[in-house]
Amino acid sequence: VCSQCDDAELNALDKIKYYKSFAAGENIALMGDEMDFLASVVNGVATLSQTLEDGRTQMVGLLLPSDFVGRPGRKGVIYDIQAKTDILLCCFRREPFEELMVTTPHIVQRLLQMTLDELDAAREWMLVLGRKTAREKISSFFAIMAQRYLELGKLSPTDAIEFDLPLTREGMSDFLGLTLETVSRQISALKKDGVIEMVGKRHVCVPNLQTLLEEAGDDSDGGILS
Amino acid sequence: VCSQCDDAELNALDKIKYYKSFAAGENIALMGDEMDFLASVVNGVATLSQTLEDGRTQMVGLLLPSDFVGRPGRKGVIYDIQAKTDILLCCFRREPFEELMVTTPHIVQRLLQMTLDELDAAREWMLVLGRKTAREKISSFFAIMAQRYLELGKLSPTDAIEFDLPLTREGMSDFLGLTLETVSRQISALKKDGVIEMVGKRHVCVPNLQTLLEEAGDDSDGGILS
DNA sequence: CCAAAAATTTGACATAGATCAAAGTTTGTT
DNA sequence: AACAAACTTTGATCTATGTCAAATTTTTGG
Repeated sequence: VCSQCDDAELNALDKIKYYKSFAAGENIALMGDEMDFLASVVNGVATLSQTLEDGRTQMVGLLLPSDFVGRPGRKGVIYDIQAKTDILLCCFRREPFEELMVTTPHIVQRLLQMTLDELDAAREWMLVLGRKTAREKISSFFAIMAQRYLELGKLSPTDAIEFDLPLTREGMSDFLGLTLETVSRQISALKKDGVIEMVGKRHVCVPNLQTLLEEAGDDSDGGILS
Repeated sequence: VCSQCDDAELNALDKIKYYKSFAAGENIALMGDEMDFLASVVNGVATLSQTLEDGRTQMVGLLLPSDFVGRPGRKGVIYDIQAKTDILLCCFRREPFEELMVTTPHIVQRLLQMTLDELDAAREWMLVLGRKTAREKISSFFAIMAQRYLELGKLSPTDAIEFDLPLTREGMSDFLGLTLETVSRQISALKKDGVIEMVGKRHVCVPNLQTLLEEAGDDSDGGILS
């Protein structure tokens, strides 16, 4: 949130911030709650999701380190927000933060950037949900994770990429609009075909990112780089 | 875009704006193009969509009057933008607009609001794509249109609502992640069940919004009002 | 006003992924 | 270490929606 701020601005933010942690599985907020803070994910993973009356649920946001939590200008929470791993949030009290937004254009500019990026990610995700096959969906999810870890980490794109899945099979099924059984079957199939290797149930190794991207249907030559 | 601006700011915007119109079916920009303007839809309807290599396409944005077109800070277009009806855009030259964004916090604040609203809409749409049945998808689309016309128009929520569909059956199928045949069948079914009435192929009448919302699975009592 | 093109509807059939069920496997607790 | 709970895998079957095809209907251009 604060990557564009100068010293004085950082100082103002420091004054209204505090840290809060949640255990894996804990709800950070539920639909209908009022949230009196806004936050940034320091480490760990959380999700936003929506549920229909009969229990069908769709994840609509995956919050990784540096992502923003909460909507400025609206206290009411309209998604369930749940910690999927132990997570640490850097929270800002809502009132003073919203005042800062009026006086500190840098913060608003940065939030706009971040929100536009999220919107692009949501649109990419819509393509996955609406038009991809189960195999492509799983591949897309792994590709998203791999690329996200590539950024945050320090690997070159030609290396094999390894990471831990932050979601259970059920979590992935909620992300991708599938059942957990289909997720499991497609992971087995990708493993059998050598697209991925698994160490245990949660650790993934992608020997060749290009191959994975092709499985994701994302493009022959790299796709959305943004 | 400019609803929060004062006179001086409106004046500055006026200086860099011009109008541009496109005919139904015309492409406003294609993926990979550079767009040297940003714009606001004055009237008409346009869509953002993504296409996989084999031709599967998913609509990821539906632009109605007052919606913003283009991404500040990035010339490169990453979606196909197409006029679905004759459309009139109020365009702002990119360079001076982006300068205004630095000097005029109101514009950035307003853009942030609009982008956050779009993100919420995209997330609602993700639930539709990932978890709803074909009948619920069609009902959801009609409900979105009905509510959108309810806002822009001046009807009370208990009246019957009428509107023209801005999309063909194929357009709706791209919106909803279905085939056009399934769209056609589900519309026939909703018609038979009295949830909607059709006058010709494009004009819809919703005698009871509540019934439609229930078909959409959106909620027994009104759902996301935002 | 007519012919061609575009859009829509409807039918018959195929299939990807859901559902139901049961057997492993891993993880956490006492 | 051992049991229970949670998670995962795999199999058998079912079904909603896709695919292919053909007949209407509507729109458009000459």
